[in-house]
Formats: sequence, structure tokens, C-alpha cells
Amino acid sequence: MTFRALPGFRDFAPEDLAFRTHIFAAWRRVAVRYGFAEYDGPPLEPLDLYTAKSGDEIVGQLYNFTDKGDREVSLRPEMTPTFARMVAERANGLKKPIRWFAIPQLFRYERQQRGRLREHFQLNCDLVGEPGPLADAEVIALAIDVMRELGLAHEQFRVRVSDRRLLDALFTALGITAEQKPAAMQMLDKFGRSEYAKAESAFIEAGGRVASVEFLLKELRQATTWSTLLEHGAKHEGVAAALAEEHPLRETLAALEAMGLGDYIELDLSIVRGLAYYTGTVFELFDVERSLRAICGGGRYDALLASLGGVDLPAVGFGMGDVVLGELLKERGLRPDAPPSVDVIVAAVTPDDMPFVLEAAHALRDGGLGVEYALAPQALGKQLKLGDARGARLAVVIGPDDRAQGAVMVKHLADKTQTAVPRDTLVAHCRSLLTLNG
RNA sequence: GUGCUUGUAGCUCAAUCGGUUAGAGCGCCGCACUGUGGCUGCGGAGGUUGCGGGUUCGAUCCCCGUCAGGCACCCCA
Repeated sequence: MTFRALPGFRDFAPEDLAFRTHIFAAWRRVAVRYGFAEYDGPPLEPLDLYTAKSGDEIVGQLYNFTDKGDREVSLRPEMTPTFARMVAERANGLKKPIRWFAIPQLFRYERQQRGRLREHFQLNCDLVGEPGPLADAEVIALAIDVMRELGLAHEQFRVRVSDRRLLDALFTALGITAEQKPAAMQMLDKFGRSEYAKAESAFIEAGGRVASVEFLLKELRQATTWSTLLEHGAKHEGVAAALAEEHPLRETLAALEAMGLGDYIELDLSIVRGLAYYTGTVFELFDVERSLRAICGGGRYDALLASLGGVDLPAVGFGMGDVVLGELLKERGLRPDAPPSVDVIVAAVTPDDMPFVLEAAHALRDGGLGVEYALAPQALGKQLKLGDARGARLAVVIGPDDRAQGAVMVKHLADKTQTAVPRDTLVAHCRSLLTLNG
């Protein structure tokens, strides 16, 4: 009988966990740099928490079951409802804007593919209580800085940004009614893909004229900056007028430019994302080659907290998963080498030296150093080889001849030099050598 | 959940038209090497060819099912 992890679930051997920890550490460093405070919540929640807003169809995607107390429960598929509840409970007492982040493990019951499992970790950053465009810029900048922190440059990824409010204004200018807008949105989302025909017929069924969207699909969609959007838009009177209005997205883009992050940003009106959630800015982060799925997605959801938790506060946030991000880092050679498991290997020349090895090893451990030694008698060469394999920088060799002088040998494994050191200064000696060599 | 595709050692891959005992590199363990390591050489362990069934004298190879991975759809945390 052999067992393996459930489909879509991962084992993390030390090497894998080290990589995950590397990603988490970058997430935390950057989030904290932006003044975000970490929180967490239960991985298991009442099923209602998710069906209340999204309806019963979502159950197909949930990892849900009935517990022994006959409660309908689900592993959390996303953090936002939990976040909404926690914020609602204390919103009155929290200084605005609220900047919170979490690194939850999330679960979805669906068929796995590359970059998409049944379980993953996700950096969730949310900024609550500020409706203005600088809040949007703030969270987008955070997402970009996470990527930079992990060693990725603007040649390797882009944030594509759009805005529901802008799109809405453009649709109106093009004569598309409120009822036709969702179908028009689908057309935008599917443009250039095999499913486009389906979206188009849905739009026609809603009474839309395809010609009305064409200007948006063929012209405006090409624009990747605000100024090119204005250029393209000038060809259409109504659109030009709509673009002349005040638009928060324009200010958000300008703010990112002012931060020096302009190279990472592309305006992209085809970014749609979940229709139910987002009310304003929407954005996705992609690798430049687009060989992978979106690394990160988010936007403004000003109505969601009220509908979920009862506090009527505007909010903007994003989620960034560890799976696609990890794949990208590996592809770009940005997976760091496993850190050394010990600082020092202590080696016995003869079996008679073993008690002295144990004594010295323990003293070094008490001194805060990572120490290993061979657990069975071995040739000295093999013991040094063990030290190499463990990434130790120092070897302490203990043998009868040196012992007779009250000394031990301390060897630098990298440059192969060694010096005799009095036993009673060994710990201090090793500590200073390790500190000096960083 | 639907369609297509792939599955050989821990990893990456071979194996003629369906043919006899399924191989190699890397990794792992041991020896050369009993006061000094990374190299080299030699040796060893490791396989129910994902699993089950069928066709055949004979199946890693052909057929069916199933499980798992990949791609697309659905969905987008």
C-alpha cells in the first residue's frame, strides 16, 4: 500500500519549504514596509459565508463537507469574507485607512493544472476606508515591489490595469445599455480567443449591436497608456468627450508614474476579472511572456464589505498566489540555494576522541552555532565530506595529538586553512570566524 | 464537471516491427582513503514499465477501463 498526497495538494520537503519560506519572507517584508499589519483567520468556515454572496453555484468549487456536529462547513476558498467579518467587528475602533495583510492557505475543489492547485498560499493585502485613487496606487505599488524584492525586473513582468468606472463610461458613450454591459464585458474578455463567438452572440441576444463595441475592441484596446488612449479615443466624438471627464484611473496611473514604477504598468482595457466583486480599478500581474497564468489579481471593491459584513467602507486589495509566482521564479533562476544546515562540523580522529567531540559540539551549540558530527566512527575524510554536504563553513577536528596539548584544530573548509586553537577558547574563536566571514 | 494528450529507477531519459535477463546519466550507499574534504576510478542498492483487465506463443509497445500529470473549456480565490 503506497500513499501519496491528494491531487492538487503538495508535500513540502525541506528544500521546497525553504523556497516557500523565501517567498513568504519577501511578502512580509514588503507588506510591512507599506505599513500593513498581519492578521489571520480560521481555515475552516461555515459554508454560508461563501454561498450567501456568491450563490449556490459556487459550492461546486468549494472544498466543503458536513462536520460531526452536522454543520455545513468549507475550507476557505478566499480570504475576503473572513477579512470582511473581522473588519466589520472592529471597524468603528480602527484608524482609517485600515492596512491589513494575511498569508492564508486557500482551498478549491477543482481540476488542477499547472499553476493552479487545490490548495495554495496567497498574499492578501487590503486597504479599507479610502475611496481615492492613491489607495489603488498604493496596493499596486506593493504588488510590484514584492516582485522586485524577489529579484524580478520590469523586463520580466507587467501590471495590466483597467477600471470598471472608465469602461462603464466608454460603454455608455458607445451607446451600450446597462443590460448589455455584462455581455459587452464578456466580449472584451474573450476577444481574440476561441470563445469570442459565444460572447458575441450573447451580446446580440441582449439586443446589442456588435458595431457599437467594435471601436473599443479594435481601437481603444490597443492603448497601453493614458495618452495613447486619448489619441485613439479622439477618433470618436462621444468617447473623446467621455475621456475628457475626471477619471480616478488616470490619477492612479499618474501616482505610480511619480513613484518611478511607470515601467511596470500597462493600461489594458481587456482586463475584466470577477464581475460580482469589483467596482473600480482592476489589475492583474503577468510575466512578460505570458506563458503562465496571472501571478496576482485585484482591484477596488467599494460595495463588497457592506454586502458581506455590514460596514459600508470602500476597499481596494489584491491576492498573489505562491504557485504561479514560484514557477516564474524557478524559470528565471531565482530560486535561492538551500541555506547551510549547520555552521560547524565536529570530527573525531579516533573513536577515543568521541567524548571530546560530544563535549565540544554541545558547547558550540550552547554558543548558538549550528553543529553536526558523525553519529558513528568514520574516517576523517568522510566526516569532512559530511561537513561539505551540510554547507558547514568550519570543521573542528579533535585528535589525540592536539588534545595532549589542550588544543583542537579549527579548519576553514572553503580555503582549506587550519589553525590549532586552545580548547577553552574554541567557542569564541568559531563565533568570531563565522561573524567575520558573514 | 467536459474534451484532448502523456505515464519506464529518487530525478532526466533510452529500449528495433510486439521478442529472450528493461538500460544510461545524475543522485544515493560502499571501497580505493586509519590525522584532513569537494576530483577520479571501481562496485552496490534501487523497477509489479501508474494500476486492473483484454488480444497474443509472447505486451513497456496493441485494445478497454481506471488513477495520476499536462493542455483547453468552466471558473477565476
